[in-house]
Amino acid sequence: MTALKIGEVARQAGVGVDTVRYYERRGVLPAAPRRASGYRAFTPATVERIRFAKELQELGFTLDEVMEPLHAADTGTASCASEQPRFEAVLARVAQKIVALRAVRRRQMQTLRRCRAHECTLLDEPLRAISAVRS
Amino acid sequence: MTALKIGEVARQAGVGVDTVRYYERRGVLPAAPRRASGYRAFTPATVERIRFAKELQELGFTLDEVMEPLHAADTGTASCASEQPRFEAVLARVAQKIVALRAVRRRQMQTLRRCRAHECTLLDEPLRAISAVRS
DNA sequence: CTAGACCCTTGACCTGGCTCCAGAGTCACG
DNA sequence: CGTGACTCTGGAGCCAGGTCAAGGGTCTAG
Repeated sequence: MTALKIGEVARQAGVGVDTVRYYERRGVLPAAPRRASGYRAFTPATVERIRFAKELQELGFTLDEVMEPLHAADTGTASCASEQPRFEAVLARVAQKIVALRAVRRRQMQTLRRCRAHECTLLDEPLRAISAVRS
Repeated sequence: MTALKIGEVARQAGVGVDTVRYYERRGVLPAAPRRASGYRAFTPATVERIRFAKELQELGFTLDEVMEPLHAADTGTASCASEQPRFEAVLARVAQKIVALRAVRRRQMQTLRRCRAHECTLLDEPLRAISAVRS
């Protein structure tokens, strides 16, 4: 019965108290039971739950995505095998984001090369046109 | 004298009319002169200015960053050479974002490998702990 | 002349994930 | 018993870059 207050949970999980309340509101955490005073009474396992959520967030999950394996765990149907496809989907999303950013960088580098070769197509000509707006 | 109305500018630049007004409010576009009716009267060069801004946005510039070379052009001090360092800074930011995402992906793949080898450290153990929260 | 397409302004709303505030109640130490 | 740290609620604010709506005025083709 080592019930924890919200500040203790937050401190142990490395987040702010507002974040804990926010997680409860969002459904990441189940609604905590209350003391007579109205204070939330958390179990120590809540700290693990928040850490788990943070871990997944750092791996690129949104809060909604984090909740899926958590709710699967809550209904007793979660396992490494059952969550693996979900995990792979998130990985694919991150990989796709990398591909898109690499395309951006490729375009940037090409523009920069032209710039250095005094063949600016992005900056010089458009800027001359834009300067003409003022006249 | 071929003054354009906002809808025409928006159509030619490939954005919404709300976006054109938003750009004016943000300072991406100078305040357009008005007809007697109050309608904005744009020059055709405005279309180029919006396209230029969109081009830079697609290269990873924020709107504030887009405005820097534009204002440099407005004061007649912009050139490929003068804007090159700014451009390189944005490129570096994009490159840094890629590095961070690759680190995320590396962690994800490692987790997935352990998962497949039945050595799950992310899912199985934390999920068991979380399931125990309900008791 | 009229219908309907266009334009004006102000201001609210959207996404995500918090973060902060005021005002009131509670707890723990000494 | 006091006082200072903690907790409660509801709601607002933040970031970017728009997007939408209401309620009105304007323009143009037929």
